[in-house]
Amino acid sequence: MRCCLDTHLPGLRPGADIMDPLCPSRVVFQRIGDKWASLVVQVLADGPVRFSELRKHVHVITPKVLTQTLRTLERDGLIIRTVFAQVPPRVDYQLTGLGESLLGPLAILRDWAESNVPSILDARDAYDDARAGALPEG
Amino acid sequence: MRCCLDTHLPGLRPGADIMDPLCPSRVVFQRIGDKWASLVVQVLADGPVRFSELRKHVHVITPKVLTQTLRTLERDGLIIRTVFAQVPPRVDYQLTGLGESLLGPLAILRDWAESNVPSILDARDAYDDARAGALPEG
DNA sequence: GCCAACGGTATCCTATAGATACTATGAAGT
DNA sequence: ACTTCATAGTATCTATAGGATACCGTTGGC
Repeated sequence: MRCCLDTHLPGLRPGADIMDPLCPSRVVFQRIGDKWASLVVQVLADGPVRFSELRKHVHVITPKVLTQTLRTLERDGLIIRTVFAQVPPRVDYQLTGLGESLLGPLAILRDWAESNVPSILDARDAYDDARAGALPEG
Repeated sequence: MRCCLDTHLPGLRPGADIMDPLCPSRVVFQRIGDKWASLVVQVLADGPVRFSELRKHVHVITPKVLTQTLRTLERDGLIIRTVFAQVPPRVDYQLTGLGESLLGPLAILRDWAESNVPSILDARDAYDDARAGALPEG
C-alpha cells in the first residue's frame, strides 16, 4: 500500500503510504470519493453537457454545490469548462482525457454497487431489526 | 446508467437511475465514496485488525469518526465486529465476504489514483497559477 | 418596458466532521 | 489496598461543509 511516485509538491510527501494524510494518492483517492464528483464525471461520459443539464441529471444537487464540484474537477484537470459568448449564456463541461480514463474504474465500482445492493440492504435490515429488538426488551 | 434490481425497500426506488437520489445503487455508491470507509476496508484487507490498530493505520482519524465509520460498515454487512471478553477489552474488525469483494474495485481505483497523481497535481498548479496571475494583474 | 433563459452568487441554516477530554473495566505492580 | 496501565470507546464543544432559498446580470423576443 505504498504510494506512488516522485512528486515534489510542497506539503505532500511522495514516498508516504496511502494511509498517510499527506500522501498524494490519498488526496486523489478522497477526491474520487467526493459525494458528487464521481456522479458528475459519469454524466459527462457521453460528451459535453451544459450546466443546467447537469442540474437535471444529477438530482438533487444545488447550484452552489454543483459549481463547487465543477470548479474542483476543472482544477484537477478532469473536466474542461467552455464558455460560449451567447445570450442566454451557455457553458459546456466535458471530460478531459484524464477524466475519461476515470470512467473505467468508476464503472467497475458502479457494477459492484449494483450487484451488491441486495446484500447490503439485507444486511441493513438485519442490523436494524437486531437493534430494534434488543433495546426495547432490554 | 439504469439501476439494478427488484428490491422492495420502503423509500428506495429500485427501477430508478443511479442519478436518482432514491436509487439503491446510488446510496451504495456514495457509501463507497465515504471519506474514511474505503480506507478502513483496505486496512482490513490482510485480516482482522483491532480498533487501536485501525486508529494507527488510518491517520488521522478521531475515535468518534472511526467508530461511526465502523458501525456503518458493520450495518452494511461489509465488516464483522468481534468482542473478546478480556481486560483490557479487545475488539476485532474483519471483512466479510462482501467486504472482500470490494477490495478488487478499490484496488483498481487506487491504481488509477496513483498513476494519475502527477497529472492532477500539475493541473492544480496550472489552474492556481492562472488564477493567481489573473487576479492581481487584472 | 417587461419577461424569460441561463449560469451562476449571496445568504442563511443545519448537519457532519474534528478536537479534546473523559469513562469503565479489571489485571498487574508495589 | 492503592495506583497505574491498556483498550475501546463516549461526551462535549467547535469548525467546516453541505443544503435551501432567494437573488443577480445579460439581452433577445414580445
